[in-house]
Amino acid sequence: MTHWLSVAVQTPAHSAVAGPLTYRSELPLTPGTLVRVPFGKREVLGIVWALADSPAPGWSEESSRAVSGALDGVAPLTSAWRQLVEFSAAYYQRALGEVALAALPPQLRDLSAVQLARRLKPRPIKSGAADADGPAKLSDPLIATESIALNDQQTLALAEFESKKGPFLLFGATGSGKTEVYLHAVANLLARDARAQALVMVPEINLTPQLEARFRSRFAPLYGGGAVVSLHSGMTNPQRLKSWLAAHSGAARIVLGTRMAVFASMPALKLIVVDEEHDPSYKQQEGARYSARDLAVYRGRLDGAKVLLGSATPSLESWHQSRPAGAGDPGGRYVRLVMPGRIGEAGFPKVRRVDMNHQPMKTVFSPPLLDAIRARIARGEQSMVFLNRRGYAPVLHCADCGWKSECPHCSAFRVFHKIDRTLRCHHCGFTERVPRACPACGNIDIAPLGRGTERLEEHLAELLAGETRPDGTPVRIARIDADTTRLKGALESQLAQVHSGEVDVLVGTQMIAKGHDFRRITLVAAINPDGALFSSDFRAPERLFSLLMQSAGRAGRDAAFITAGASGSEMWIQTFHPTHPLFEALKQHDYPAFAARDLREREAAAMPPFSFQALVRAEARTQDVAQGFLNAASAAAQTELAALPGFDAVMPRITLYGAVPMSVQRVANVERAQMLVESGSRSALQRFLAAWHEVLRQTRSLPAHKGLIRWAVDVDPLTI
DNA sequence: GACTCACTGGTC
DNA sequence: ACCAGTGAGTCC
Repeated sequence: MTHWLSVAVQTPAHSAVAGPLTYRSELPLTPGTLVRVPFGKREVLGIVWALADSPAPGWSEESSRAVSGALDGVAPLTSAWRQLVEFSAAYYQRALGEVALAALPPQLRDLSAVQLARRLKPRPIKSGAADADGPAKLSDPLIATESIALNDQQTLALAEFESKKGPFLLFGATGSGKTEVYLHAVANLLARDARAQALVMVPEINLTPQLEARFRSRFAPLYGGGAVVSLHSGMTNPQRLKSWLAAHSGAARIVLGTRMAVFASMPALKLIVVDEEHDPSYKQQEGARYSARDLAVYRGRLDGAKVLLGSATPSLESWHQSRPAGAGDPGGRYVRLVMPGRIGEAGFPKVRRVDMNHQPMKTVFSPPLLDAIRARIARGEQSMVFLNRRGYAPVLHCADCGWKSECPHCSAFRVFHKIDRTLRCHHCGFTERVPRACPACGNIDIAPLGRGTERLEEHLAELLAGETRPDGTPVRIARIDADTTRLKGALESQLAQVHSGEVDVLVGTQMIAKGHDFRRITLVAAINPDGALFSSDFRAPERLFSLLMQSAGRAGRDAAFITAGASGSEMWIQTFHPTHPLFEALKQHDYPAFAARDLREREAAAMPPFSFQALVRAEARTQDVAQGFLNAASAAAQTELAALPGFDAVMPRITLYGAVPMSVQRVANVERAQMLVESGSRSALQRFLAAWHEVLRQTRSLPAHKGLIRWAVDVDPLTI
């Protein structure tokens, strides 16, 4: 008997085949089944999305093509998983098939049914080799099976978590023991329900190894080594497939991963933890631009899983959403759990502001900060200095003719990297040797302008030359940024050097402020954080506050390393605006004060979370074509959509701004423009975007916009 | 989005 | 003759 199946395959939303395609099948395959189908001249992976009654409109029984085969051995994806994908595709304005196929491990796309069957077979264990997946031995001294007893605030937070439905926002200071609460929540769930699975997400790949170690040591002894798996883009394709299959089959009880893990197939999902929920890394920045944190909350509802977001500096969206009810305000949808205190005796570091208005012109390290660093070197303590700019200098400049090291392909300067004497474009990757003389006028006196971490390290080495450690050996300075950690394993080995005390002063970008626990550091300094105070990006202060709080949290986590007679750990801020409220709030370690003030400003300016935004971006060879397309699509929206049923209520709630060049308007010789769409109503914005999609497609096909390379929508953008 | 194919201009 | 690069068209 012939059956008709609606199958999702990887096709983009702006093509003619945006939705699922209809295929013939001799077997009645259930929705969610993975299949291989002929697609043009290729055979591709597809997912049976629904049963259909007949061929697609305009297609006959003969012209339709038949499913090549099903990937039996892999259970069909659940209805909840398909609903999550469907929602994501609709909400973020992408094709269903694109989101669905991108959510699967890449290797699943390449393998034939036979190859997959081979992968699914349990492989023989090599004799002599350790069985990495078997239950760990309880006698293993490295494995601590006992869970750590919770303190009062952790116990209270966990009790409220267990007794309510959520979603929850766990607001806990750095060092308040959030991870231990996650571990207990997972342990309770797994003990209570023999099938239940938990998903734990972290923002960055760098943070997965230590998290995995912690979860593995706690849960492998109880549930076996295979019970904990990771999912992130740093894994090889075979590793990813293996983890994915373990999660999909239910064998893995705990999945740890980055944002992509939000789409992991977990048939018995009962708990989702999103650690550092404020982190911008949760927002995908290409393809389907989803927010894994927001999808986690939605997925919790679909799967009947509890959702626990955690942060010391929550996103203002989540903070606002967890506000308690007040006069005339029903309150937010999230339950706020608060853990204000820090574990241990160390306490919070003292925040010290240096008024740079009172320092000599062009001071990089103010004398009081230098003295404080010197004192720590003398005591054998570590300091950490960070600057949000890598390389030696952001620009090379000719004082004679005014030439600057512009990238020939982008509207940006190439950064001077002294170590290999190159000029590198951080946008397109274009790299050249540093010219001996000015390429424009031949002047040999070309000089670096501004400074990055590389130059900061060099400068600091000069300033601290001659300083000695307590044992009389010279001071040691190290740098950690994307340039020094390019090689695999480099970050780990550099962190290990810091941990073992081989480094006295650590220089780096914000990557050193995230997550890594430097127990011996008693001084953290932000060299030049002012840029974010008056940025055109309304989220810049939020990011700065979070970064500074996290950095402060790096200092003095272990009181044992604060030597006798020392003043305790300190966070130093060099600023021209020492009385800025952001720094006042930081000094008091008062996130709620910062959040209240920033939320008031956002509300007054009708910005998120009090309004909802989307961006349409367009790329073309010329700025005119890119902007022309956007403005034409905007005009068409006003005329065409207003006539749609129900849109008389939608259109007045939508604000369409004019097309503008993006902040870096040209990258790799492609001009980029964008247009902002805003609404006070999320559903109005959603309805508008869904309908506008077709208008954008039609506008694109007009001869006037022939030069357009591509366009895409970014819903809930992080930067505009 | 991934792929094919036709066409381009450059080089040996 | 042989390519890399590119733009247009196709995909139930």
